[in-house]
Amino acid sequence: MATEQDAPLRSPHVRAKRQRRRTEILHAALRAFRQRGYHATTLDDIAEQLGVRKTALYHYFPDKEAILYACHRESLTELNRILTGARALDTAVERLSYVIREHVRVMTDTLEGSPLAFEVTALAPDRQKEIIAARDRYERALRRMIQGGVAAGELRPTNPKTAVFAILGAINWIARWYRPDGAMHADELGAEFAEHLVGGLTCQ
Amino acid sequence: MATEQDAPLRSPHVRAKRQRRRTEILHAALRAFRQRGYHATTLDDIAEQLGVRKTALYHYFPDKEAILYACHRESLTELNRILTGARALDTAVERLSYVIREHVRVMTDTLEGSPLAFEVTALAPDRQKEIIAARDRYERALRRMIQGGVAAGELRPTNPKTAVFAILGAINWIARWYRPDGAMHADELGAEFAEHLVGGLTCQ
DNA sequence: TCAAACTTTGAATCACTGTTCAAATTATCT
DNA sequence: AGATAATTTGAACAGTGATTCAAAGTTTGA
Repeated sequence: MATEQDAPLRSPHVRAKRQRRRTEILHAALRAFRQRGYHATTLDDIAEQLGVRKTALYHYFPDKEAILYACHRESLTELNRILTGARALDTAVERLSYVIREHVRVMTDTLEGSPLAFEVTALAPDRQKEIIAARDRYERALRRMIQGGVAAGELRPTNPKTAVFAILGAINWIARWYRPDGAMHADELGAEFAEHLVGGLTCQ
Repeated sequence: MATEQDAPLRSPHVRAKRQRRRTEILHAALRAFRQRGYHATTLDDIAEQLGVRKTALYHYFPDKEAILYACHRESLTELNRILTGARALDTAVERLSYVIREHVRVMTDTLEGSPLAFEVTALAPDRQKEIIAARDRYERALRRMIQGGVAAGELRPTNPKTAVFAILGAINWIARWYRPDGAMHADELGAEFAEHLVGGLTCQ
């Protein structure tokens, strides 16, 4: 725990270097968690990707759970970025399609991980509450998009809750089968998902 | 291991009783695996649900992995049943809707578990191969349904692979949020999912 | 170049959990 | 009721993997 909030480090350069390393660890963890899940991933797995012993990780994170927590945080930041981008668009269909495309992209490119797909139950109660709350905010935002679209006559009346679960389920599941070297390219995937998942909501 | 293939048990009654107990264990495991995942679930967790010590489980299964394997098997049987039912229907839309409704029902009612959602990587290589092959057969069957629908002019041209991933993702994700005591009732859920997920495929 | 700060390491510890096994308990069947 | 089979138990074991820590190695900055 001491490593986290230590006295100010000497120089900005050193501080930046440390930050870079933290990010490297985070991404290695992201990748591993995505593939094998949190519990099946050992600290050795993560360390090995970085060519380092697992004890080195403790210089950057107090424990394994903290790494998972950081993964969640980083992912949720990404999702909020997406929401902000979506708000600039005009129609509900555009907004929803954008969110789906971008969320898929986050799953495949940026984070090589799955924002909402990580096991939240492995977190300590406080952190769990925080992450779940943030996740709920995201889900609520999507629901409101759908409700808005229905109100505007763009979408046919649907249960927004179910619709959002279906959309997020489809997206989160990507973590289970997507492999960067596979035949399916990320961009098309997002576009097709958007078409398919929004298509089921539009008025005939 | 000896417990599995033992000499014939004395009476049909005893045999049946043993089978019932096996099923009880299986369902307790299914429930636990669904909620916490395989690795986070301990044998104590499973045993506790049955009011028994974990060592009792070894009388029915040789080890933890065997329980997971049995879960997979049982689930896949259920999916095959669904496919058979679907084949009796006339149109691709009907068949797909049926599969989605029934698969959702399996997720919520029957098995209180998630056929394809269990970690397959925890299985030994042979078993893993077997389960993956069965899962692939199911996915291929769904893809063919979609392709048939496209060929018949019922569905608009789509990448069947992506579409099936989206559908199965939405369904499998149910395991992560669905709680039997929640507000959402299973039947409606299936119907809404079918409408939403098939709606995105139909011709306008 | 050298001392101080930073990073990584190897060895040791600790807790957890899957597994074994012999003994105790309970159910079955005549 | 009593012999036998079936089931459950508690205690012990073993392996894994997270965590601690002091020491070694490396980088930084004057």
